[in-house]
Amino acid sequence: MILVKETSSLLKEALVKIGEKTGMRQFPSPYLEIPHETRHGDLSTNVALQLAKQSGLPPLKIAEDIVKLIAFRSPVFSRIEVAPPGFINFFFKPEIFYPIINRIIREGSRYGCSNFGEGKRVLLEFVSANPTGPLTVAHGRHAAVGDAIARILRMAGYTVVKEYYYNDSGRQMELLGRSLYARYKEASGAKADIGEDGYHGEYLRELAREITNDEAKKDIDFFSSFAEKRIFAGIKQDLSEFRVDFDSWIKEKDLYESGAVDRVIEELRKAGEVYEEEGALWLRSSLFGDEKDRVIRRRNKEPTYIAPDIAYHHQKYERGFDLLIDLFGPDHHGYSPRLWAALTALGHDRGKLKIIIVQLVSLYRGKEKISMSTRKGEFITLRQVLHEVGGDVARFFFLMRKTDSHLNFDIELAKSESLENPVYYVQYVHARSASIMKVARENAIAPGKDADLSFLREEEEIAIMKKLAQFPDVITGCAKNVEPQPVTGYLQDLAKAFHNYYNHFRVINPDNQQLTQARLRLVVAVKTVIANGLTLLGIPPCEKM
RNA sequence: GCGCCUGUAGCUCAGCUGGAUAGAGCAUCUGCCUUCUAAGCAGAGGGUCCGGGGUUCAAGUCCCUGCAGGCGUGCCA
Repeated sequence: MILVKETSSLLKEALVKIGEKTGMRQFPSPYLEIPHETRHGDLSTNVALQLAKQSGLPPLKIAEDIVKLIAFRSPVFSRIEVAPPGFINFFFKPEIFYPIINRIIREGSRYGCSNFGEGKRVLLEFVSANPTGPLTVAHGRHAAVGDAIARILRMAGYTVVKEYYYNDSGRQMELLGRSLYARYKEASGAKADIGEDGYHGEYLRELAREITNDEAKKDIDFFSSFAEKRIFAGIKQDLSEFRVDFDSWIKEKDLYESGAVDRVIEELRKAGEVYEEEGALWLRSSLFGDEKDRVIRRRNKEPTYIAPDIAYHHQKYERGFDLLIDLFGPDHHGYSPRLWAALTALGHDRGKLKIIIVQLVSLYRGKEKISMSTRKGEFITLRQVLHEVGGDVARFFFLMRKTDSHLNFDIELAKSESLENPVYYVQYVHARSASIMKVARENAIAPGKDADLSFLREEEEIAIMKKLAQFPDVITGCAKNVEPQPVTGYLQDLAKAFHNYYNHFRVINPDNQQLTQARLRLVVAVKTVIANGLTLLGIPPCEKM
């Protein structure tokens, strides 16, 4: 919200003066909040309540003293009132919100950008699904969240690299190859023996049909790499359909081949953070906040899966980023302490690595829950959902809940092109605005730069302007918490304010050119902010519905 | 057993460092289309914020405790 700083410094000055008079030395830094209710003003503070105890004065008296000190210091307030039990409520004059409209139109797609991140470099790793099967709906949420976070951080002044890390080696790939081989044999009549740990999904059956008899004479390695290539191509295609792209792809195999895994184990050994026991190599992770020590190299000398992961994150640190962000599934949340432990043991600052848990997605068709089991290979793929509900709607739904909250995704609701669907509600504002602009053009009216905005006096208009002014703060808030969800809520709020306005007032009014001009400016500003918000979520705004 | 998360309206969820009469959408009911897109708007009803203690001028929010649900706790990834 604009003018928070100004109000805050006025408040601080007043507090200092009061401190001189009463001998109070310490006061809480004045916290201003935007009240829920408009009758409590545009900004509100509770400092007087906080000061009451240490000063021994009644809070109302303190509040009144503060108000007396600042009431006439600034021309921006229409009034400042004291409300029991001791709140101070600030009301701004409507005209101070006018400049925001011109600013939005001037800045266009840059409105909302800030230097909050001070150009810090962020490495954001997400999705990172292994090429053992098609992307699931859960991966879809990771993709939507990761991509939105990247966009938000960039808007807030960070430099972001989006990275995808995948395991293309070892036991997992061998199992994949064996599973595919079993499916191939099955196609020629044999019984498929995939085993407990194998991959049971239908997709391998389909892949098996594409293998020629000639190729099948080859070994398991052939089947592994065939499956990997085909599945990974499918993953990339799904991501591109979802319009989520990555700047960088890291393969686990490379970490082995470059010696990075051995090197990092050696480093830990030199640092004295590992020990041998029962033939295995253990990391002293319990010294660094983990519940227990962890094996990083098995008795058979094979590294455990954490070893390449340590090497990978070690490299992330050495690549010189200011902040590392990992998006994990909930099944990995017990994994973060040991990763942090390993990195701390290597002398890295664990505070630089932020791990975000992206909670599970449950699919519904109306009331009916769709049961899924990745292990049995029964799941709805991301592709199926994209084809059924469309990428834009899916993105919005994936981002509607807080990242670390469980998400219920109702496919019926997502498909419905009705008032129940929040995506259309927001898009509708953009389309409506575009439509108004079109009619204005047809009537040869343009939203002139010199429009006199003081014609915007309706309560609804002021409310929209206040909402528009909040957008940059919403973005920095999201960046600070690394959480895209508030953007969806903001867009819905702004959309509501606009639809309400639209239904009560006519923008284009041939009898009043000046009013029309001013209102058109407001509409352009709303359209711009809706577009910027949707773009942050990776959803293209539409001109027409 | 230990650790983490969740519990707010019939349903799905917001609720920012503790603040004012706990909010929104959907669902239900009632109104609004000769006017820039009705995929819209306005209004109404609907609550033991899981229970119980505590801290505070003030608790959905913080502390303790109990209950319910989910997850984690591999020389699997």
